[in-house]
Amino acid sequence: MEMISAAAEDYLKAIYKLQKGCESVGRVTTSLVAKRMEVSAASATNMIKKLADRSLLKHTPYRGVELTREGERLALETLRHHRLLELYLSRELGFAWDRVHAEAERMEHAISEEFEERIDRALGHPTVGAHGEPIPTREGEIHEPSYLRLSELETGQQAVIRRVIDRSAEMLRYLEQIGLQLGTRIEIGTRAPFNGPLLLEIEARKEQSLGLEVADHIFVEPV
Amino acid sequence: MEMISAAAEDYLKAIYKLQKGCESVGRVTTSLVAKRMEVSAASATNMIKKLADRSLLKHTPYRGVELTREGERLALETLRHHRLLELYLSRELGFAWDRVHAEAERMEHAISEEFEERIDRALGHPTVGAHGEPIPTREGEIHEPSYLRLSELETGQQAVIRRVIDRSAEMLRYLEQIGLQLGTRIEIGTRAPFNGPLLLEIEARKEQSLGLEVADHIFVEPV
DNA sequence: ATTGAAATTTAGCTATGGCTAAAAAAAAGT
DNA sequence: ACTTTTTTTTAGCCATAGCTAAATTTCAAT
Repeated sequence: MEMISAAAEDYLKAIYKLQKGCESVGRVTTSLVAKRMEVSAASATNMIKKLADRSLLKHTPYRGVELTREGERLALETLRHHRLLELYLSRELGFAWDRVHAEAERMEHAISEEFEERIDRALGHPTVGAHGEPIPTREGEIHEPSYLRLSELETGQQAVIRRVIDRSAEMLRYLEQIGLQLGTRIEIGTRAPFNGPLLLEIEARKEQSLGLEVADHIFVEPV
Repeated sequence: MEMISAAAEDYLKAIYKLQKGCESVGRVTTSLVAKRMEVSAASATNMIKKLADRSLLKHTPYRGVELTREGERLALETLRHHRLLELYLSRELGFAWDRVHAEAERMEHAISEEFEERIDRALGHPTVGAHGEPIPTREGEIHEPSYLRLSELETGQQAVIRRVIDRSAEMLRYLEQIGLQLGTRIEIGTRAPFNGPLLLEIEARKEQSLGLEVADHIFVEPV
């Protein structure tokens, strides 16, 4: 149980997300990490070497990086802190959603396991965040169901909204305003040609047209 | 509005407390700072120079240190964070009192002004912490009334308990158990000779003998 | 297969904030 | 007044985590 720095935690979290998000791409490269962390490639190499020395990831030089089980555990612990904090800040302290991320980003490194447990309890042991982000368990497990993008559905398909990926408050406000939130049931009407907007039927009541860019950020579970 | 590091904030806070606490002693020396921060004297000198460069304190080499108004403002801001956090952790999240200090010590550097405002509001804009520690205002003011130590009172004097200085949970539990808390009215009965215990009358009802060591940590307002 | 471009790593710098050991100044004892 | 002791500062080191520039490796294109 050696000490781990806030910077190292941030790298592990970033690498974890890249591993998940970019399964298609395959390897998590130094440049990807550098870009995500907003540091130079040299700095990323530097930290990657340190993390490899501590067996938190496996580094194949010039090839890429892969978290070990222990690295993943630490990444998930930080992610759990982050997501519980986001939810707590929003739900219990009334933070606006576009404020929550930056605050949690700083606080996640400062809180104890006891703090984590107490806000977890105060929130009723949530399993997902306000926009459907899965919250890792205390044991370092995470359930990431493989939802589909709303933009990938065919005409006539029905689905339930399960996750919205966006930090921009405008988009979130927009979705709320047109009646799209977690759990909302929708059916695809038509898809306009040339990557035009989708026509949705929301909760079998309202029709709504939705641009593809927005639809790309919404994940659904087909029914 | 330059950035200030967590370490610098900790030094400013420590120096502020030394200035207040050791008025009797007079100057705040490098060795006092080093002792309080649990670092070597060389490290303290080092940081003191940096703080002096930023005009957060005035350093007279070999003589001692004095906060500038700006240094004091920053110290009080950190102290406000600390005390609001302590109260929030205890009152809203159910932390035990002997857990609260360490947690606040880490978190105080990570929270934003918005977080500060929101927990301040959730707590009903408190002016003192759970044991009477004054909480600096947002504007950097602090009201530290000059209370007396319970151990300094004369027989027959009446007073109200205004502050308890102790981090040890045992002493706090003991005081609670014998019915001494903030606002409790007491009257000095007799003082046993040779620095023996005080005999107190609590709320004009109960008699209680109290060791001098404990009485030294209790501050009262005479009536 | 070779060359040119892109990605990655190495080398060597910076700043922060610790440390010890040595030098210098102040305080205390004779 | 002059030592001796204590306090403080300086000098020089370490680790973290960033940076740029240069070297190296890989990839892509001819």
